[in-house]
Parts: sequence; C-alpha cells; structure tokens
Amino acid sequence: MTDSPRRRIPEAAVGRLPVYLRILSDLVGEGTTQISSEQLAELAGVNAAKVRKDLSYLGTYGTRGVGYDVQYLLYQIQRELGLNQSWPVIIVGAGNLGQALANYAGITERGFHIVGIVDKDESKIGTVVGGVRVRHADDLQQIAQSKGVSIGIIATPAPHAQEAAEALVRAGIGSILNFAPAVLAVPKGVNVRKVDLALELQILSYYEQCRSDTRGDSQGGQSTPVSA
Amino acid sequence: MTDSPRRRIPEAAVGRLPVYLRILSDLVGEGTTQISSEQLAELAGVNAAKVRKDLSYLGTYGTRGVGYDVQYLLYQIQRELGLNQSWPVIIVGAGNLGQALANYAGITERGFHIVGIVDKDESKIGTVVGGVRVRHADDLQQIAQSKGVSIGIIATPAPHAQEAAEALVRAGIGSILNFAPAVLAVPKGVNVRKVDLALELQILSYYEQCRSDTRGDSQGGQSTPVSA
DNA sequence: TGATGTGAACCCATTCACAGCC
DNA sequence: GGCTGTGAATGGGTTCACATCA
Repeated sequence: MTDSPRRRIPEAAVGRLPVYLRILSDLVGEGTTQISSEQLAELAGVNAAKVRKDLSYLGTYGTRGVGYDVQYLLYQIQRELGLNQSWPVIIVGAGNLGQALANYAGITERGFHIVGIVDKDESKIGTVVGGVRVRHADDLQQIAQSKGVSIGIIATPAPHAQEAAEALVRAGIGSILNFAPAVLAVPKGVNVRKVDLALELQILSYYEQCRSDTRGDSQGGQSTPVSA
Repeated sequence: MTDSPRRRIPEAAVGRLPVYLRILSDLVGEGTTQISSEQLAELAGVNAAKVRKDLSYLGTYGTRGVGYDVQYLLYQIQRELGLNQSWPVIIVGAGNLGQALANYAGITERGFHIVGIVDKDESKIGTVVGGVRVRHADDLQQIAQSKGVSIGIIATPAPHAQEAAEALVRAGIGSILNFAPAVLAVPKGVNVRKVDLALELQILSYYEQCRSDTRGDSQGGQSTPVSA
C-alpha cells in the first residue's frame, strides 16, 4: 500500500519469508544443514518454483546441484526481515485480545517484545498482563518515545480504533497492526496491516457453504447450520 | 484449488464482501438508505471501480444514476456469504488465544456462535470461558456431531496443530481456521485458512524497516509525526 | 548429474473507460 | 446529468522450462 521507492521484494513474497524462516529455524534445531527448494516447498506447503523465486529476491544464496545452507539462509531471511533486531511493540487496548497478545509466547519468540499496554478503562490500569503493567492511554506517547517504539497494535473495540490510530501516529509510530474491524484513516507514509478475526470466519463460512452446495460430500455428515 | 461449483466469486472479492457488509450494517443503523459506489469505496478504503466489480459478482442490485439500496445490498451480501444463518463453531485449545476468541464479542455479532471448546490440559477442563465450559479433546467428535458443527478453530500451540486438525477432520468438520503457526496437512476438500499473528508483525516490521531505510534514519527515533 | 536462478508464458486481480440505463 | 455494470487494458504474481553452474 505505501509506495516504497526501493521496495525490492514483492509483497506476496514478503508474506512467505516468515514461513520459510520458521521452518528453517526448526530444521536448525533438528541439526539439518542443507535443504533443497523441493524439500522446503514441501514443508511450507507451496511449490518449489515459488520457493526459488522468493529466495532469489534476497540474493543468490543457494548452491546449484546442492541446495541451500540452512543456517546461512536463515540468517539472510532474518536480516532481510529486520529480525536480527528486537522490535519493541506497544499494544493499545487491554481487553481480551490485547491480553491474549501480550501473553502470546509466539510473539516474543519471533523477535518482538511488548514494552507497553495502554487502555482508557481505569479498572484495567495497573493490572499486569504478560508481565507488563497496563498504563493509561495518555501515557502512550511517553512510553513510545522512551522505549523507541515504532510498531503499535490496535486491540480496541472498533469504535475506538481510529482514535487509537491517531494517538499512535501522534506518538511517532509509523507501523500499525490493526485488530479492530474498522477502516483506519492515517497519514501517508504510515504502514497499516489489518487482521480481522471475524472476517476470516466469514470468508471460511463462504467456502464451507460452497462445499456443501457441491453436494460431493463423501461421508462428512449432516453438518448443516441452523437458521438464526 | 477446489472445483468450480458454479458462478464462483474470486477469492479477493470474497475477502472484501465482509468489509462492505460491516459498513452497510453501520449505515442501516444511521438510517442511510442509499449509497453510491464512490461513497462505499471511500468508507471501505478501496476505489470505486473495485466496489462495483465486486458487487457485480453478486448480481445487478444497483440502480444506474442512483446507487445501491443499503438494506437490499446488505441482505444480498449476507445471503451470498451464508450469514443469514448462524454457524456453530468449535475451538480446539483453551489457552490465551482460545479464551480470547471465545470471549470475543465480534465473532458472535457476525453470525457465529461458539458451541464448544476443548483442550487436553486437565487443569483447563471444566472451566468456563465465554459462557462455554471447556471439555476434553476426546469429546470433540461428540460435540461436533451433536451440534452440527462444520467450522473448527485451531488455537493450540504449533506442535499440536496437526493433531488438532486430524481430530477436526475425523469429527466431520470441513472448514478449519488455523491460528497455530504451522502448515497443516489435510485431506483434499477440506478448507483451511491460516492466520498467524506473529507473521503479521514480521511482515509489518519489514515495511517499517523499508520505511526507515528510505528515510535514512538509522536510529529508531520518531518518524514523521503528523498532526491528527 | 542435479538443483539453482531466471526469462517467458500464463493467470488472476485491479483499473480504466465508456456504453447503458435511470 | 449521474451512476452502474462490464469489456478491455494493465499489472502483479505464479508457474513453466531450461540455461547455468557446482
């Protein structure tokens, strides 16, 4: 969406690099040192040509006739994604979702750490989630600047999402992950990604509906939704 | 991937329909009765041609020279997405994420209801989250069949995701929303969508890195603060 | 020999531009 | 005149096929 003049890697490929990353990380743990595009594709659930094309955007790190060195490739992907650093992240909204994110080990395992959680609800302020004390939304800017935060997560209800986004932008944060089902208006240059959990269910249910329309179900069963 | 039952809507368009749906729903609440593709596009953060093309897949529900009737369009999108029905959903994994999902109002607001949560951890079984009592994973099939569930959510740690997927498939569930950062192997015909929260952060941090690259800030200082 | 890296072909999605209807 | 609906053009991403090189 934002136009980087030097955006080398296509967006679709960027979205797959972390998948390869995770697999390579597992492989290192198992002591595997070499891997072919064919094998990596199998593990990632994509095809080999795509793997090779994706990796070629990083540079020519493979060896023809042999494959890729697992550790070296791992390092190169990490470097490209900026994950040889640890990114401080701040969460806006300490409700169910905000708490779950703060407690989610997968986030810290992959190079991020939650340095702050803010909310406007007085009853939540002072509580500790994921090892971080919830502070008042007014402190957002102070926290962001003192910790050098450049990534913010919006985990508020939809009606407060825009407000949260504006506060994040004011605090100098340039990349926002938005979990609220709302369209955010932000200044140009700010990166926004939206994740809408219920939307994923809605899309899935569409395909489920297509599935049962086709009637080709073998023994699946009677799974028919009840009417509302 | 699968077949073409009939006039199938392109995947990209299906992903935007719920966005329009939500906006139209809000508009109904505000008493708005008519809307143009231009206005809807503005609210959805896309361009007008895309809105018209997307809506044209549903049928010709607009009026030239006028626009779309909000309520009628709302109904048509709901029907196409299968949301005039209520879908029973089962969650595998009662950890932080599973609990957050069960408690997440947005899910029930949009036509889904959680009819079961299962886990293997004895200490979690019997606890109540989101108004549903956590039951043992062994009961999955029984719950799924008695409630007519066709959509399952995997909210387990990555190492248990494949196992969870297999249990869901055995229980006759044909659509899976996977929150575990793992690639699932499932039989043909099973719909799987993956949502990886940490992956979203990794992608975002890549663009954040690009952002500061183009700006020349090596330091994590504040970047383009803009007035709200 | 065997697997990478990559132009070229292909396919899907987006955007354009305008015909058609209100 | 205004706005929808849609063929046509454009662009991005995926797949193919093979030249290339350890």
